[in-house]
Amino acid sequence: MLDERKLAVLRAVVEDYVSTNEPVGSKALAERHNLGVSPATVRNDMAVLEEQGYITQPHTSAGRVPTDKGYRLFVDRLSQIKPLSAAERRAIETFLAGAVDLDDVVTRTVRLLAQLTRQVAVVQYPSLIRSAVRHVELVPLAERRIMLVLITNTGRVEQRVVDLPDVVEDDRIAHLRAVLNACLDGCRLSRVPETVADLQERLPEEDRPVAATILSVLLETLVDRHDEKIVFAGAANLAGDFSVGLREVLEALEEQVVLMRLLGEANDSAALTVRIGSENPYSGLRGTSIVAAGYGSGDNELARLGVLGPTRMDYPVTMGAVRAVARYVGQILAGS
Amino acid sequence: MLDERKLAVLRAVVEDYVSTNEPVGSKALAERHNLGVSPATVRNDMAVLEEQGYITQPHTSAGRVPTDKGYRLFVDRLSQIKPLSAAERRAIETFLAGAVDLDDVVTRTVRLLAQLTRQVAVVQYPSLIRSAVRHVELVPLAERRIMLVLITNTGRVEQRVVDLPDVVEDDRIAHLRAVLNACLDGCRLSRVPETVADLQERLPEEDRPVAATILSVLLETLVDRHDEKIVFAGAANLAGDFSVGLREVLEALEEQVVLMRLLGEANDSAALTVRIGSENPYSGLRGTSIVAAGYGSGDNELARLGVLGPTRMDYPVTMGAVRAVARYVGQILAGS
DNA sequence: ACTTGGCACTCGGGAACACTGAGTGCCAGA
DNA sequence: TCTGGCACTCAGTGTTCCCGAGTGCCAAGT
Repeated sequence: MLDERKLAVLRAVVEDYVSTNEPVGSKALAERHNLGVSPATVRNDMAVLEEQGYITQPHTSAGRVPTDKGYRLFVDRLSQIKPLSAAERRAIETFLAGAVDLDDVVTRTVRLLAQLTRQVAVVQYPSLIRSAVRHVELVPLAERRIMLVLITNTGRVEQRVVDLPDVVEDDRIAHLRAVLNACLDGCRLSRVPETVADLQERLPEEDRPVAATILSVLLETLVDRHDEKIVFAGAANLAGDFSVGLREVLEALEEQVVLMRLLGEANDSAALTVRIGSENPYSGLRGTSIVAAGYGSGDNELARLGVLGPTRMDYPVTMGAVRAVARYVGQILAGS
Repeated sequence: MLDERKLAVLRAVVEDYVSTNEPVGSKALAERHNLGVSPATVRNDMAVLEEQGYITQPHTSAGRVPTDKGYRLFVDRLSQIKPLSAAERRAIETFLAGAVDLDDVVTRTVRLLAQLTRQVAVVQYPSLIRSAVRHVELVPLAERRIMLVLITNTGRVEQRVVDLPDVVEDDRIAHLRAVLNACLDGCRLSRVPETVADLQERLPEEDRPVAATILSVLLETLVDRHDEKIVFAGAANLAGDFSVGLREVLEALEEQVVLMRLLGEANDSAALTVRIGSENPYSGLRGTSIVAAGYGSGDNELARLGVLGPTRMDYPVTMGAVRAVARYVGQILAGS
């Protein structure tokens, strides 16, 4: 149905359009990519490609522009992910290695990605639910008030102030802390609810009300944060590009929920996901594409990151950058 | 030099221009604001105001537009801060009261402010340096690695991983923690360096190397974070307004350092600060104004927050919103 | 001395218009 | 199946023209 040359034409159209941002005509195309055929032939091929919905013309007597379907084919079959240069890799590595805590890792990552791709970068904080408890801390603040601090093996720290039903002496708190840690240390967060239920029963009668309060806050913390935190950077890269509805995109970026879905709803693997234009779930983003990947330490995916840009983006380069950054972040998180 | 009526004309020009976004002419002005004089008179006054630099015309045969100097006079002498409605106040209060931790307070605040003013809101995290230590926690992670967690009375939590020079048993860590807390609890962060120096000398010989490592990280944490974290929201409100250089503004917003200076370099009081157009220190923001205020729990200012919008903004309303939000955030922080 | 109506002047912006040129579709010939 | 040739289309640009909002200035009125 689409012979080799027609695919080459499509590839050429995409590449030229991406680099010039102008509809590409048969003549220019035949010249720049030495296809070995005349413009007239290219025109015929283009007519076919248009009929099949891979390209379109903004108006009669203009060049052709790829459609979402055209980009899709390009990404799936006509292009190869372009690896970063050695220099870029080194720069990434040293930049990320300088991070002092989780917040810093995420902030640096999102900026890095934005700068690297010259687009909007989006990074989700590592999910709590897939990580494990490293430590639980109870800090007395006042007679009937303590602070609960939860530290995970991904370096994340959650804190909550807890108002207690009774006055509790410090050493009972200390004891409770010891018990909690004995039970929960190393426990996968997804398993915490069961473990906690067990624990509850094994406590002495007198400690139960206090423990119940604390534990309910602990559980709440886990559930609450199921809607994960997401940050973005590089919005300035959108300015000056009128092919996207700027206002709508900015609005979407500030909606955690939308962003969440964009990155891919807990996708199967850590593989690269590309959503092109109308393929993505939010109508305000009809003119934009998202390239995302999962990242994690070791084999389990912790969260996702990606970039968002006009559908007319350089997919091979962008995909290369996203993949590379995802890998490095994974390494950094594993090492800390 | 400027009689009463000329001031009234200036006020009218500002108000009309803000609400219509179009240069305002003498006729329309004389009609809408019942000044009791004819357009011709208004013209004369306008000519004077223009000569003095308070207003200007984009081109001959167009109406007048306020200059930065004109807005300045308007803000200083011709307008009153407009308080929020009771309904708005209540909405703010309940919205902010729902926050669960410091992060949440800040996030909610910045969104609230953006929505309230329909502009870009900017909020600085409460400064570490003016708060006090509530608790220091040392959590063993591995044989030669611990996590240092610092909790302040403003609810902020800082954490750092520390690599130790020696293997240290858990109970020596526990002891160190106890000593640290005894010394530092309630200590103003600005005093921590001295206190730590003292402490160092009173420790048993054997603990010194380990303690030194930990304490140096602790100090570093305080210093490092002297460049404070700042977040913004509502960038979408900028879209569609071409009077500001969108790209430049977005770039400025992503530069912590620039934002920092915009909010006012540790200004004297918690009073409202207004920076109009070219008054502000960054050339990319020539078309924008910043309304900022300090906020804090009790009497000491912890940090600043504000909004950024086109110079052509509704100053009375914006100032009212910023002032109100600053107050409420202060209250919330004091209460938690 | 200030205010007012009148009047000539300026100039941005919109409508009408023609022109140019890139790009197309189609056809006949190789 | 490819190619050159040719007529056609139409977005974008430049030109011209005109309208009207708004101004500045002046002379007359209070």
